[in-house]
Amino acid sequence: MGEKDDNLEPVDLDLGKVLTALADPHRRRVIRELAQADTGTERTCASFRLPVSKATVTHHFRVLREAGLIRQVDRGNSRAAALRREEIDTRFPGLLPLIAEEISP
Amino acid sequence: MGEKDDNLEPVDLDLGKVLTALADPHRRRVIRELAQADTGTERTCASFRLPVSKATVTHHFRVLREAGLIRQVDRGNSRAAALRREEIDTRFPGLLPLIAEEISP
DNA sequence: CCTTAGGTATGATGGATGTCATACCTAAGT
DNA sequence: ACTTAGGTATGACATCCATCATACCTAAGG
Repeated sequence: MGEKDDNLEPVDLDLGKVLTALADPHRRRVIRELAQADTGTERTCASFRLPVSKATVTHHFRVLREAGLIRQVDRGNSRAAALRREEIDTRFPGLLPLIAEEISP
Repeated sequence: MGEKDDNLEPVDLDLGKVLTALADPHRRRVIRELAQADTGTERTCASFRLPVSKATVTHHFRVLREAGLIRQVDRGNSRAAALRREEIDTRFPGLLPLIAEEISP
């Protein structure tokens, strides 16, 4: 249960993995922008314009996905990232507002 | 403003440092036990019985102190650690319950 | 005085992590 | 068909980090 990156139930979210994922400012920026956007918003990895190489962007999104914070849906050409808002809010209420309200560093 | 480990104002608490500090299970356990205890509780570092060497315990408590999560008051022989509950709750409301409710891993 | 307990300082070490360059793949546009 | 854009895979590299052993300090109790 819950090994396939996607299809994570709220109960599978691990606080350690989540906090580790959110310890990085780039990854926090991604989650912050998704949390501030409308629920269900899907964005490509590139749209965040992280100031790192493509390979590093892929790395960061993998960490976020494996922590259960985002879902990446294949869209042929690209992959859209969406916040797992419900699961996060269910398991860790109050976490997203904490990230969303950070003053962008 | 806020370089002297102690005397940190809530506004000085940095989310990145706080999340990094809480990413470690040993440090999370310390904060969890302090958060579950009565407000104002002071405990020695040794009383947490972390399964690591004394030097490593000192390291973990330094990280917690520099993140602004605890205050260490000198008591001659030993040093007592106390949660900076007010500052944390003011700056990051909802964070402590998140840590406190984790099922002890 | 000696011992013990709680902490710190320092240096070493192995593992995790953020980063990149390079090469490659796929789909869309021209 | 060629090019471009978004992503991934792999391997390398430097740095950070958790950990320890050792040595040292201070205060309390015998």
